[in-house]
Amino acid sequence: MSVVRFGPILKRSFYDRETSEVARELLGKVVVHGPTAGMIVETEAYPGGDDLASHSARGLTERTRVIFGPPGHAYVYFIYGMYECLNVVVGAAGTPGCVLVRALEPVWGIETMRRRRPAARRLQDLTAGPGKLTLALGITRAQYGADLTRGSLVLRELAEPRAIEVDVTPRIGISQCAERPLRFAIRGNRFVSPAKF
DNA sequence: GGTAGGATGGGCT
DNA sequence: GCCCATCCTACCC
Repeated sequence: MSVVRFGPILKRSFYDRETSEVARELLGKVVVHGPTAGMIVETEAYPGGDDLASHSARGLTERTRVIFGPPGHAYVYFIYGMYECLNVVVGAAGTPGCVLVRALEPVWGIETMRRRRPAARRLQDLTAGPGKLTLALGITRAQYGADLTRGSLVLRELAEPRAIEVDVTPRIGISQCAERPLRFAIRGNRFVSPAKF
């Protein structure tokens, strides 16, 4: 890990594309929340429609409402009674689609993140999982629906993007549509979540 | 190095 | 009542 400078906030048009394309393009971008930030190293696409692993596949409910809204907003959901996961909404309003942020490389506010995650003994464990990174960055359902193009939770370019190679695999922890190649990770990055592939 | 089991509560059938 | 887009601890090589 090295000193990192941030570039411009991602425009709403960035998110208004096909779900797996956005999932791939999000690798190397930066999630900034208050005094903490991390570079995205692992994502999963949840396109909705006939993809039964997607929360939106069973229709518009109170929980999934934001997934059917305009792109560039946060979908945060509560899972396993304890954890919260961050997604970004993609595609035009009326069309479901979102991308789960599965792992970050810590780049800013590391002492704050360590304080929020005392269970993480190693830097490598601080944000290497969807429940871990929301704890580290302080993201909760209070950020449900947040506009990612303005405010305290935003996504940015890196000032000097790195060249990366991308691994594509099935998504982790799902049972329906489990074979579809919709998980994207930066090859060789040590902050990718520990599930094996 | 590895893994089995439990914590814990909202959403939906 | 069952199913989760998970994580941590204890325990075993």
